[in-house]
Amino acid sequence: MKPAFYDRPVLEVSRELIGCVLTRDGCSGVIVETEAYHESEPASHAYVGLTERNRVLFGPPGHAYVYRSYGIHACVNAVCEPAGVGAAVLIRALEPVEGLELMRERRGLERAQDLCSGPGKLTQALGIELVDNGCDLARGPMAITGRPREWREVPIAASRRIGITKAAELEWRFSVVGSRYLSRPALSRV
DNA sequence: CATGGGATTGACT
DNA sequence: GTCAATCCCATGC
Repeated sequence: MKPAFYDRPVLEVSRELIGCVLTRDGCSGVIVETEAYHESEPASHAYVGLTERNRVLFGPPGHAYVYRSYGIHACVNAVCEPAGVGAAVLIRALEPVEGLELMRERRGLERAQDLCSGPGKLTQALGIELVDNGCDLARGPMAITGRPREWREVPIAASRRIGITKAAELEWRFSVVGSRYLSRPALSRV
């Protein structure tokens, strides 16, 4: 998707990335779960202001912000809003589409619903690492493309973000209602 | 330069 | 349900 798609309020982009396709090399999946983060709230890595770690968050929209979580996993975000504003959408789960055999190999697991059902799982399945930090999502090797026709009208739930302690009351998580590929089911409203 | 804390996962009780 | 693994980097001395 073009940079203009990401150059908007992060909550809009977070909702609209549901149903879009994340691809890296031969592996791809439909985005079924996202979370929005913004410099104005303390759960965001951008909250503390510009640092070496979060530099990409403040850069131009449409790029990937990849960070290491708990020393073990990589997580991938799409940077949003104008350059200078720290905001991004965390990609939390995919429904696998292409390259399932390679994903199974990387994950050491068989069931399709275990391959990309979490932010650290999907990066492992697609081979995303810290070297992908800052990559342009319009060009690849890692890219996000528009919604296939059958994903344009899926029902979307908003609920609380997962795994945070600060600003936990905000319902800034979006997920496909009833999807079997989520990191966790959505509890609250549609 | 030393320390501490995660936007998680998988194994185990 | 609990809990440890493990590394980058922000912060503070």
